[in-house]
Amino acid sequence: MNVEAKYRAASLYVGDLHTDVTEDLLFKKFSAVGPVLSIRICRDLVSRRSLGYAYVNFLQPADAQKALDTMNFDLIEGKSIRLMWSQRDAHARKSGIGNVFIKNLDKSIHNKVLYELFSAFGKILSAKVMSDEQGSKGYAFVHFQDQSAADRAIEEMNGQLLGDCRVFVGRFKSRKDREAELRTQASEFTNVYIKNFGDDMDDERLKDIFSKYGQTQSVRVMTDPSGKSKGFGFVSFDSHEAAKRAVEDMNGKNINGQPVFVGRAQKKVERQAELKERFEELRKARIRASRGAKLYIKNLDDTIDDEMLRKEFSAFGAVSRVKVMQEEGQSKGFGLVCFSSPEEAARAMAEMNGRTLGTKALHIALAHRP
DNA sequence: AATGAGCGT
Repeated sequence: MNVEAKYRAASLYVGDLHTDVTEDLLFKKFSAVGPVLSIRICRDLVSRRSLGYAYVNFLQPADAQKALDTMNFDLIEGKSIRLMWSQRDAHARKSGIGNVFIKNLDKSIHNKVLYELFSAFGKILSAKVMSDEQGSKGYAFVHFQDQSAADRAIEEMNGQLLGDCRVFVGRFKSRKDREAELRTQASEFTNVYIKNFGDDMDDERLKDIFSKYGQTQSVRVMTDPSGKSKGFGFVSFDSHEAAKRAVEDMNGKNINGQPVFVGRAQKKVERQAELKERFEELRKARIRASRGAKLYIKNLDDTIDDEMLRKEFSAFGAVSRVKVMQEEGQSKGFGLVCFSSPEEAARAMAEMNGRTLGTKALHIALAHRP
C-alpha cells in the first residue's frame, strides 16, 4: 500500500460540527484514541468560517476505527458530531443505495439509540435524527452500506412501535422523486371537495347527487357544532375515474340554485401551502406595481394628517395609500404617498415639490424601497 | 407532517 492510500484508510469525516469548534479542540479529543497525523476543518475561502465538517487523519487505521466505534455522536459545544469514513467518491455518497428514511419517530429517540436500533440490520455509513434547537424533529435517515441491509431494516422496522410512536421506515427518496410521486398521487385522486352549496344539505342528499358518477366510499357534509351545513363537504369515490367524472361534470353546476366548486380534495397542509404561495405572489405583484409609484414626503407641517395629504395628492391620480409617520400621536414631519402608477407619482412630484402646505414647503422624493 | 448533507490536502 502506498503512503497516500495508507493515510486514506485512516481518515475520518466529521460532520455536524458546531462552527465554533477549532482544530485544536478536535486534535485534543481524537488524540485520546491514538496518534493523530492531522486535522482539517473545512472553511469558507473568504470568511474562514467553519463549514461544519472536518477530517481527522490518524496514523493508524485501527485508531480511526476505534474513534468511529467510541466517539460517534459525542457532543461538542452541545452538538452531536457525526463520524463517517472519508468517502470521496460523490456517487457512492449520493446514489441513494442503502439509504433509509424514517418518520413518525418518537422525539425521545436520539442519534445513538437510532444507530443502535438499526445497526442490527447491517453496516451503517451514516445515521442522523433531524433536529433543531427544540430537539428531534421526529424524522431521521439511516444510510446502510448495502441495500440488502436497508431492505431488512425496512421489512423489520416499518410499523414498529418505538416509544409512543409507530414508525414509518422506507426507502429514501430524493426531493425530486418525492415531488414526482406526490404529483402522481394527486393526479390519481379519489377524494372530491365540494363547496358553496349553502346550508340546506346533508350527507344523504349529497350522496344522491354524486352517486351517479360511481361507487362512493364516504360522503360528508361539514357542519358547525349545531349540526348546520357549513356549505362544503367531501365525497370519496372508489375509483379515480369516478372522482374525475364528478369533477368534470359537476364543477360550476348549480346545487340549491347556486354554482358550486367541485375539485380534487387537498390535504390541509397542501391547501395551506398553496394559499401561502398565492399570498406571496400577490404581495410580490403589489411590490412590483408600486415600484416608482411611491413618494417620500419630508418637511411636513405638524398639522398635516393622512386625510389632508390624501386630499392634496388625489388630484394627480389614484392614491392607494397615505401615511404620515407619527410618534405618540405627534407627526414626525414626514410620510408616504402611494399612487397606482409611476406616471401619476411623477406628475404629483413635479407639481407638488416645493409647494407650501400649511406653513412649510414640501420636499418630495421617490421612495426607493417599495 | 417530515424524503439531509456531505468530502480536503
